[in-house]
Amino acid sequence: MGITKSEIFTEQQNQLALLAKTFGHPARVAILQYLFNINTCVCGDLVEEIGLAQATISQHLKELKNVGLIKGNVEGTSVCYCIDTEKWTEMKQIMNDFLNQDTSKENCC
Amino acid sequence: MGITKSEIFTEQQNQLALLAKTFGHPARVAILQYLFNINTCVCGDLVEEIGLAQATISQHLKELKNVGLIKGNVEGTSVCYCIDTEKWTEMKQIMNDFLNQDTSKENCC
DNA sequence: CAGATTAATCGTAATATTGCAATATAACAA
DNA sequence: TTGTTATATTGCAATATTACGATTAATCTG
Repeated sequence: MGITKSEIFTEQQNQLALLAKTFGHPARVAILQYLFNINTCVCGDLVEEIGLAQATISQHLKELKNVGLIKGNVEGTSVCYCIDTEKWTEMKQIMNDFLNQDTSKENCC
Repeated sequence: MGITKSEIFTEQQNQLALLAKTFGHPARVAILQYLFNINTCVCGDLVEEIGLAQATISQHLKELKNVGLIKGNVEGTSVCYCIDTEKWTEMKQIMNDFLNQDTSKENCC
């Protein structure tokens, strides 16, 4: 099918999965890391920096924008992208709640 | 294409993406949460707990096992699954390194 | 105005993912 | 052994994702 049965899961589970899926591609990881490392905001040097076609990068940027992790500012012919720090913090909270589950319990295996 | 160009990314980026992708489906999130909440280990009640077919659950469990986040112990006819706490801690470190990037820098947007 | 530059969108191809029914396998119980 | 139970695997069908060339839209430059 390829279609996820979102109805049977909680809103929280779906949201977490959606955020995680965003990091589930190395190109998007690379884009985010680049945006963090570069002080000034970035436009299309991402195409050079990462080795993917312009259309592909644009698509990944769109996905990142869709979940709200980055913002884009039009500046003349180019677009200036940067991390949405507020959203990033919010996302971090959600991820941490999941990651920091108690691992101290007794296990059978 | 549907194929990811892993060659052009660092090992670290690929590894992070792979781990994140594992959380990128609500069923796998639900399975992990269930394994954390239940004190004793779990076999096939996951099929009842989550509302997916047995074959589908089995597939998701396989993926979780592949990345090493869970272990399975055969106990008679049933299999006892549980979190691999060591691997979980290792994964948490990788995720945190990524999530805790410095958001205090000046942004243009 | 006519290029030139930059990024988004469209269309398409190839591959991946999700889900399930059906079947296979393995271990127990009688 | 035969039947039962629990899980894995196989083989699809439907949809999603990734990637790119070509085109479009928008803005700048001369």
